[in-house]
Amino acid sequence: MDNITSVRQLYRQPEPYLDQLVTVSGWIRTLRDQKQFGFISLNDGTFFNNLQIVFARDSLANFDAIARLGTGTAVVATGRVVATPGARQPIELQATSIAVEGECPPDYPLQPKRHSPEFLRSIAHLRPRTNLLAAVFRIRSVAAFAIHRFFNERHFVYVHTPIITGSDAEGAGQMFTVTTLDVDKPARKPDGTIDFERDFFGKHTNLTVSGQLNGEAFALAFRNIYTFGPTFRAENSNTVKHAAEFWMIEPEIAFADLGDDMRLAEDLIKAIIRDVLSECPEEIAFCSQFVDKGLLGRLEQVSTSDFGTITYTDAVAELVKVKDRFSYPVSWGCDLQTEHERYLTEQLFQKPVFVIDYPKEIKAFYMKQNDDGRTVAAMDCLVPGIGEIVGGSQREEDLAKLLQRLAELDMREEDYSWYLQLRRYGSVRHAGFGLGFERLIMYLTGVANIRDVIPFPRTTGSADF
RNA sequence: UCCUCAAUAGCUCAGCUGGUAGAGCAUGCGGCUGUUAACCGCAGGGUCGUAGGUUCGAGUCCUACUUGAGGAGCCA
Repeated sequence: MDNITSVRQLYRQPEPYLDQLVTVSGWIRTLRDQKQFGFISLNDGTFFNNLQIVFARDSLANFDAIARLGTGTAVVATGRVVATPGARQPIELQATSIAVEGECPPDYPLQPKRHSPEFLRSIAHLRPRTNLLAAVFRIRSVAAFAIHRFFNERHFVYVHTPIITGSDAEGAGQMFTVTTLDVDKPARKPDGTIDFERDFFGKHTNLTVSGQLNGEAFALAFRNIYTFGPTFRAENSNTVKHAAEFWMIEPEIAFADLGDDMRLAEDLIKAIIRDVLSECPEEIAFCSQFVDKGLLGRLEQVSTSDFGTITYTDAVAELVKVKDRFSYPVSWGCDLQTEHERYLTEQLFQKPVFVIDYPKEIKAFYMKQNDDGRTVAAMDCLVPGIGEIVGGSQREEDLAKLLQRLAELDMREEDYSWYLQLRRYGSVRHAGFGLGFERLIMYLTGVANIRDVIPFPRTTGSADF
């Protein structure tokens, strides 16, 4: 492979290659032939744009064989790199030899035309060869690396929290059971219930719905940590922004309050956007042209402007002013509906906005109780087009208050014994949030359906490929 | 889980108040000295999602089911 030149190199730094012989390898996206010459648009996987290969009858022995090739064929081509100023592409390769490495028969499903996202989902193994999915998945990769770089530069410790969890009381929706019991004839107790003591782990276990509680343990040792891994929800939800398997980023910071948490979330999102804009200009340009016309302008604006902040109480007051435009009523104490969130971020602020200090009744038990006795130090970051992209809070570090909250919610203390110990031994104020990685990718690309930003999506009733 | 809509050629779709199917692209063949989702000509390709029902006759109307999509709830 040493003698293969990548299309990325040719586009990014063409000068050393001009008028030189190089060899490239890739897949034919389109082939157009005429009597004496033809053109191949070659994608080699390293770069979004295709390399145009020109081949002529008088300089290519196998001209007729090459001219018959179809979309999808894998070829290795050698030729001279030529600058083509004024043409639609800056350079092209004038081939001296083209060899077929892998044939592609005429029933190849991908055509040089626009396919529906539904059809492409049915051929998830081939769809990364399309412009849209190629853009989405390179952006996904670059964004993931940007996240690691952001935290690494700030000396956060990257923690691998468990995928299989023994606590079935995290309270974030339906969970998938993990078991080696015979599902036809599971071991049962005398009372007829399933005997999980005879299961692999000696207890009932699930796939994780959040790494947060484990993350808190590490934050109280390393101060600043983050997790970045898969998460599973068995909710039977069928929407454009829910999947059964998705990835989540969960930082946790110690000696920090809600304001520190919000600044971290804002800095993180801006850093990701900056990295993607600078490393994936071709992909963003494509998405901005074919997926969402306003994408590029919005990303540039968000990466340079400050996010808004509004308390839940003030937000409800604003929503009540325009309540006639909503189909769900608004009042203090209710959870904000999607339409409410979108009004706040798209109409009122017209940029990302943090909504903070929610009523404690609609938020999780571990959130820091504010002095007013009725709200908690929680924050949701809402972005135009998507809605909630980040949800976080300062955590309750006071053992007595946490115990009291568990009792109010009728939760069992013994299920949280190790978590409660974190408050007994050197407890400090701390905070964190969860960032849904797929929703971030949707925001970065303008793609409307979560199934099109996950390579092989798992959703209700669908786990193909 | 609830509500709504859809299913016709490999893909994207048209097919009116019921009278047994069309286009573009793709594919195959031919043409074209610079194309770029190329263009021009010809050709092949469909038991209209499945199962029932109404009718002389169903792609079209009715029922059920399957699959997909959109919205809601839940959330990331």
